[in-house]
Amino acid sequence: MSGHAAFAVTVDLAVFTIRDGIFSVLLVERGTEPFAGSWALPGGFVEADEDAETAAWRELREETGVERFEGHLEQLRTYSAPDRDPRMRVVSVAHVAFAPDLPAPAPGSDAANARWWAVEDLLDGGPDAPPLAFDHATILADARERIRAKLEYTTLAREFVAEPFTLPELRRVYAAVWGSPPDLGNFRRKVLGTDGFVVPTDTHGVSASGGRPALLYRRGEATDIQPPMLRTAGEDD
Amino acid sequence: MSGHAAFAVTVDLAVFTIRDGIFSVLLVERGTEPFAGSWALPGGFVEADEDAETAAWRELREETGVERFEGHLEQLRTYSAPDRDPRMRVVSVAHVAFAPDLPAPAPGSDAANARWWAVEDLLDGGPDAPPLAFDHATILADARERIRAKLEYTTLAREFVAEPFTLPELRRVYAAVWGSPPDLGNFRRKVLGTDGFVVPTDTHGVSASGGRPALLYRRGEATDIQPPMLRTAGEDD
DNA sequence: CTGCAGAGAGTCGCTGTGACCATAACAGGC
DNA sequence: GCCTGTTATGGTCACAGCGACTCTCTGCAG
Repeated sequence: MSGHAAFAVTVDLAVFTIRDGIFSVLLVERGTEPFAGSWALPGGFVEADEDAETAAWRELREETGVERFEGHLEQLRTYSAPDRDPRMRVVSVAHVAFAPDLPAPAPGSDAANARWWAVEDLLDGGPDAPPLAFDHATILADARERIRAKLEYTTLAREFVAEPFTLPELRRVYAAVWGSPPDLGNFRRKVLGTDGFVVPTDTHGVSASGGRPALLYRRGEATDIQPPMLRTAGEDD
Repeated sequence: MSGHAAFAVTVDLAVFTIRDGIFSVLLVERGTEPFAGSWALPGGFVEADEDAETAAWRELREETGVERFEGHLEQLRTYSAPDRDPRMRVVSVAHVAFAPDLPAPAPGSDAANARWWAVEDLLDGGPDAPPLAFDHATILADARERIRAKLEYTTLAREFVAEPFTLPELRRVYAAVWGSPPDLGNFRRKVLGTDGFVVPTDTHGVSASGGRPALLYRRGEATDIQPPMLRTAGEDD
């Protein structure tokens, strides 16, 4: 151990929500070089007295403008290729966050603009999808896979819906993230059969388009689904 | 983006192997402050021109003395508490590595000594188990849980045995990592029923203690086990 | 009151598993 | 050689969970 290199450490955030049934991620249009004008995941430098997760929560508040963020945030992985930022040696600790139906974001300090994008368009090459700055396309792909997998064996899907919610609403979360909805009956059986996934209320929602009103539920205490709920090939809705 | 803090970035390694049926991890006795004299996970600073994974491979070679490391290495997660190193602001990208029955290690440059320790003793408070430096007990606990989980749904257990290997040898990997062996017959059915987990050879091993010699296998191409092989409560062997 | 749409409840067959038991193939002692 | 202990291998059987359905219930629109 002689000398050692100095690094800048950043956090990058893949903030997901579901807007009108579409699995969406928050991007900011960069106002500064490098990659000025192109779109990127929100993020920023970790400050001297905070750890990565604290920095991620701070950036999340700053970029989304949401004071009390009622959702979930967890570390994804760290990206450290030497040339990933042309300015200097930057190591980024990527995080994944999600919450129910977040509002349109307020542009942050170094972001010229900010908006929600359909994840599928960005990753699977939608027509208007812009290329992402840095290695953010890789980060986004990893983040999507993390979430898809975690829906299988955890109760995390609950964090995408606001309380109280109906089972069909919860099913639409799975449909949006996985790309196709799980079977209606089997989904109900699995969710209701998993102790502590959801707890029923005694009130019903309202029928949006002329069907039977669904019962409302709240989040339960359980954190995993055992055995997991597997994604299947699945037909369209 | 005004000024930003400068960090040192390190990698820490939880290197696992199975020695005489015991799930073991490599620790080094620190020769320098801080924590001089106490035991820690091997690791070191990431250099200016390498990414974290490259640094991890380099440290692995340096610390174990193994030139061609025939095993697996993957990123675990990043630890970034501001006070985790009293000297300065250090962010550590922890990695997990494992390989079949590694030799006794050669002490590295800044390590006074190095040896294998039983993971269970270190984490569940064995009599001679030393406390670990920095936040390495947390890292080790996270690493063990990662490996325990990955044995369930991936074919990673193969990386703990040298080719060719027998099914009982492979089963002892699960026994060592999980703490109790999976049921003998069901284990065989699951492993042999998972296409590409192992491929049989036409030769048999030798009977160590007077039983029927087991058939030898090599690693197959499959990477996941679907559906997963679940850890059960399990009795002793 | 009739038709439609969506929620809710149940059925049937199949797959995979947990918990076993039986047999084959070796080593070593007599 | 023969017997015995030991370990690998190959089965069996009952049960839980799941995929793929069908049927019924409750709202709304005309």
